Amino acid sequence: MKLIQIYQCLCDETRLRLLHLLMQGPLCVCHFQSVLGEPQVKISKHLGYLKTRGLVTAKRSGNWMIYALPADKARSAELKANLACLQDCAAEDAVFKRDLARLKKLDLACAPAQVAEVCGSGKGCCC
Amino acid sequence: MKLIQIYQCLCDETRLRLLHLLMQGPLCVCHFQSVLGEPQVKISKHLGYLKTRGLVTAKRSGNWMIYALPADKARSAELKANLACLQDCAAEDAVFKRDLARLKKLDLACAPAQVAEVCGSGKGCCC
DNA sequence: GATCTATATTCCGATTAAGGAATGTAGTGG
DNA sequence: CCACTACATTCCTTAATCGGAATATAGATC
Repeated sequence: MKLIQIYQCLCDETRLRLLHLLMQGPLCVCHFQSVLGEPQVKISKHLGYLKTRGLVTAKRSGNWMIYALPADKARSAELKANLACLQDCAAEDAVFKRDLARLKKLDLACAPAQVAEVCGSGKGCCC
Repeated sequence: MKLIQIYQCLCDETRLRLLHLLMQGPLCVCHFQSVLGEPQVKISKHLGYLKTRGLVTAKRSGNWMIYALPADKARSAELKANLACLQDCAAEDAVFKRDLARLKKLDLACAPAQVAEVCGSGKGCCC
């Protein structure tokens, strides 16, 4: 994965927010919708952009698509470095902090770590 | 300086190379031209782009324009973090390494640290 | 003041990106 | 099979970006 491609993914605010949230763990599209408060098409297109460039992975689970960062071993040194950097920078930014707060307020049954299972249970997701 | 703007500056290869070289110290436009091997207009426009967004400073010295990264105190935390990150990533990339090698081969009288004086001497620069 | 050098700017065309409306699709449940 | 849900894709418009050719400008030199 080339460094430029990483930066191209990082140069849009929506994508930054998506990646930032994903650092907490896998999430489905409706999580992003409710946390970012952006329309579905916008979220979906940016996730697609990230996916084509290998910055996120996606797997279907029932009706839901679960997005995640690539497995640790699959992350290039450049990606690791930049994710860490983003993490640092986001820690002091109002928008990112608000996103994180909203994420934590989501249905507890849907906590990021267990998203795949919960979303796959067919019991309804978060939105 | 907003994080997004930093990433927008970093998402072009030419600009990455410019910034990477500037981490060695101030440089004039003709240095960039000879190191990158790109046409003047391209270099100049990307430097302009970086300047408008505050990622580089410029001062005239005789016929030459000396570009530099902002003084350390003037760098936001985000900028510092990202420059460090770029430094790391560039260390293992062929293009960046080649640029660095070329920079070091330039006229020794024009070593980065003293660029401002030399370029200002009117004795001719590097190209 | 004419000229030269280093650099910036303008004008252009081509490409890419971003967002929304509408529509398509895959899987689920009746 | 029908309807529903979650999501993706297409189509369209607008705006931003990139690169090059040509031209302009600022300062130095003669």
